[in-house]
Amino acid sequence: MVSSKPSADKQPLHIVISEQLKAQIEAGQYAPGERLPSEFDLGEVFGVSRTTIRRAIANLIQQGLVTPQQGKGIFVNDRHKISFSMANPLMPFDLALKQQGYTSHVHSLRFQLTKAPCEVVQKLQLPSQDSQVYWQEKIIYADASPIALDITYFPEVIGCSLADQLQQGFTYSTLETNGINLNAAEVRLEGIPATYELSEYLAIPLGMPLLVFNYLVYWGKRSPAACGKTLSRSDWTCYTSQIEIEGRIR
Amino acid sequence: MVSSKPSADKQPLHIVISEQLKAQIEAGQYAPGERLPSEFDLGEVFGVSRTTIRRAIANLIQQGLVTPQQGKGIFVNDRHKISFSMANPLMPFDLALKQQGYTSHVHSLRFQLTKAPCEVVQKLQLPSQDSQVYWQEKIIYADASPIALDITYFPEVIGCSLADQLQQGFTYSTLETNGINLNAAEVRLEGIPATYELSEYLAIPLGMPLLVFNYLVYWGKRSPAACGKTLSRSDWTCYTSQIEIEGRIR
DNA sequence: TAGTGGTCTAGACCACACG
DNA sequence: GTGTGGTCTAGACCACTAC
Repeated sequence: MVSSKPSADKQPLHIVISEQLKAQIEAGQYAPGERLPSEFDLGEVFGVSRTTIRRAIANLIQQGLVTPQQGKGIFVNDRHKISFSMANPLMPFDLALKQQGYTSHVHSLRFQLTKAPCEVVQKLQLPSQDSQVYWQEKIIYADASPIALDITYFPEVIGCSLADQLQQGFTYSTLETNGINLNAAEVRLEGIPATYELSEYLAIPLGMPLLVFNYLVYWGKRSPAACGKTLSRSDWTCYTSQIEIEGRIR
Repeated sequence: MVSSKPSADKQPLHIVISEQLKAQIEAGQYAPGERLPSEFDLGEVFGVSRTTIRRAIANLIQQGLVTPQQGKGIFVNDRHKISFSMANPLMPFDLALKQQGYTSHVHSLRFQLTKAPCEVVQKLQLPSQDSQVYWQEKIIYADASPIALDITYFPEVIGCSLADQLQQGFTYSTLETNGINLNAAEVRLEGIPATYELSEYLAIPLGMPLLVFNYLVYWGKRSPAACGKTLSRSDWTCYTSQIEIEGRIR
């Protein structure tokens, strides 16, 4: 039976149960990596049907607290957090990962010449609507976990001359080692829930929060070097910045 | 019956159905604000049980595409996006909202003197572990929608002297108009899924992505003026920044 | 083979909105 | 009252894991 606090009156059962399990997890009653009792057992403990238990578990999954593994059980998640600097937003991803004790590699999903989408035409200051750009999509791994999907568009000259290196390594590092010294950027950070497609790429449940780091980076005398976005698992990543303000805030 | 594409073989029914509905929504077949057919009707259309339809609908809710309203139906969401500048991260929230055509107000949930949590002691450079701080929690509205929960800690002197104004208005504006000119900040942006408690405050489903803007702001000669965090609905908000890099990126 | 989570069904009852 | 979504049940079958 559910231990019914007087205050838990109007809450649905699945919420009462998931909040109770959540409290137990946060109290360390179930340690990270540990297995929860099976759905059947939890059903008996709380005196509800398996469907209701599954609904409660779904709440925990959505909050990023546990991960189910078919045939094995439901496990409490570890906590990671890799921080990327926005004060220097062009800090190479691989360098930031290494500095924080992770091995890293990328898996290229796509690298091809294509007609530039219209917002890319504008951002990269391309001469015509029909201009071609290199379109790259790649998965970024920290240790063995996929933590981000990066989508980048390169001007044709850059993409063509660095094709091999860009497919195998990290974008910023490759550009820098080839004399393309990035010196400015416009960025935007937002959050989105994972679509089904993204959830497959990043091995997370549908709807899990992702951080979207939109970027447009320049080199030399304000020449666009690349634009795109990095969609990263928000349970693994964060962005930091220090700011000094000149004069008064308006 | 589900129209079974040959490629949709191994997908669960609820995914096939939610992806199909998603495509229809994105194609404009169901416009923003429009109502979807009832769960019962959708069940008949796709030839599945109501439970499976509800699972498919849950997928759409988690992706922020629709909102259910008890007794009325399931409605396609509108799209908003309010951007806040990180280049000037201390831009008053209310000013940013007004500039983008929204009316705004705050609802104070809590404003009280309390023993400072230990990370607040450190951030505000308080003299002792037992120091007191003002602890404020408030909801920020854009038009009539709650879009953010702000949690702020103030040093005792600031909180005490500005108690009335801080409870009624926006933090940064109040500080500025009282001669506390903010001139530096350390910030961190991350993303989290809404807990049950947060989902209640912000009127969103459990698990929806929130942007967490952690801040520590200074005034005068590096005196901490406040620290805390703003948890905002990621479907309504984003943060932008322009950056110039001196010298080479390391 | 036994135990686990994943999917799906059929049906019940409740709470809320609207006419 | 009728129709809507919200909750919950009991039970079936499948896929995967481990022994």
